[in-house]
Amino acid sequence: MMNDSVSLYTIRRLPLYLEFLKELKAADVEFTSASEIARNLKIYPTQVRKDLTIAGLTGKPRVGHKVDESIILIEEFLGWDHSLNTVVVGAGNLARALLRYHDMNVTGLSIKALTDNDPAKFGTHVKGLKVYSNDDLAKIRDEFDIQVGIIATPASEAQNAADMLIENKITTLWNFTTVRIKVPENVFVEQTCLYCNMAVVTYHHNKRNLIEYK
Amino acid sequence: MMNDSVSLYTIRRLPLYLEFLKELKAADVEFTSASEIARNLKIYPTQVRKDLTIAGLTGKPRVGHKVDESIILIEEFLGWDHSLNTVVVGAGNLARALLRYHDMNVTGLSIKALTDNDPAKFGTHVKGLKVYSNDDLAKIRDEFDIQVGIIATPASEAQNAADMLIENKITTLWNFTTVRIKVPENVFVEQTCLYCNMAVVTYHHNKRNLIEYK
DNA sequence: AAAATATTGATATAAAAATATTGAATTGGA
DNA sequence: TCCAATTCAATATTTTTATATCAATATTTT
Repeated sequence: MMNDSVSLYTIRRLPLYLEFLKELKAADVEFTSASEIARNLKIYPTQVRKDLTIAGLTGKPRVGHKVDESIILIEEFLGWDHSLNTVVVGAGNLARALLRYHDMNVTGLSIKALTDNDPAKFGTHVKGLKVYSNDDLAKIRDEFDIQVGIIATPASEAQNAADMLIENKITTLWNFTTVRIKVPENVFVEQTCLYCNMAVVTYHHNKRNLIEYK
Repeated sequence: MMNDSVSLYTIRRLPLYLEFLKELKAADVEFTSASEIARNLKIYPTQVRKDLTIAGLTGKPRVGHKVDESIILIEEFLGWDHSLNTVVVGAGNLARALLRYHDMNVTGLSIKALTDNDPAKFGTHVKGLKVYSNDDLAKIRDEFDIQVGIIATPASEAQNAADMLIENKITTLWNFTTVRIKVPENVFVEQTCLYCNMAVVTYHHNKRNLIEYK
């Protein structure tokens, strides 16, 4: 809990453990072990044990970890016991898709509003949320106490979107565009690059299937 | 090109270099250096150089790399000089968002069809693509010569979707659900876990803002 | 009650990735 | 023509991450 720097790898694995724990809870399983989690996710038990320790979980030898307690502890650790008010800049299909992840929208983040630079969209609603002008960011921020900004614009507008968010003191950003936006020291950016993942897919497929494409 | 195992990290960085190179090309810049790329992406020059070498690029001292040639070589390396025919299982908002990534749909992957298990959707069209029944997978595969399957179903149906794809000899999968699907040795799965990325966002925000939430 | 077993959690080792160093190559200018 | 600056590319080092080992402990079985 007070550890200085927790590895990103650990943080990214915790939601996977959480998912499995919730499955177990749904099946009324009371205890599980790091070994069982590891078996399920096909990773090493020691890895799981370390991660769980970092998240503050403790288990009993031969018994393992209490499922429901573990869920609560991991959620607390990740900050999923409450939601951060979030604005999405760019009201296109990606925004729509993100809103669809309704679970995400109750644990961790809570998307409160969308903004766009297309006047035709101003005032329209997407999944019950109003689309504002980018220029209204300051107003939106105050009204909804926005803490996180998601950048879901076309790549060409990503940097501009980031600048506007930062100007409005929204300094935790989640950027879905391919562009590596430039931000001051105090701003945190999580980059989710779908193209980068696609590269892994195409590279591997082509490597396995060394066919000549004309 | 013939190197046995290329790091996933390298593969995931290459699209970022590519993006920057394309920016340069658009600005009619003829040459760039690993150092310049590194500066732009805020990573280390040596890292960039190693990655470029792995992708088969060569540069001249004091001059750097030819922009247009580099673009072609990276695209070839990633297999983005041609497209893999792709089916998306699950015709919801995520599918819609993926189709929106139209660039992705011409370089690397080419989404040819969608399937769903909701009969109400059968025969409808999403962005010009027809939605089929999951049961039609064999037919779709033959008709479009499908090579890649994207899993964009609700989490509960992910394993089933994977099983169906594999049954139909589609063995390169891109799974967008939180679930870690179980597959035989010969099947490749790229996992894109949005929740895992969200965890990084919420963890970091909460760590910085150590406020008590009631 | 003792032995066997499964598990935690701490520590140690191995593997992989990131970063630093170095020398050779190329260019532009003094 | 030589010198300074820049860059590549190979190699070395450091750091980080993943995996293995082991003692302690709780539980079940004999």
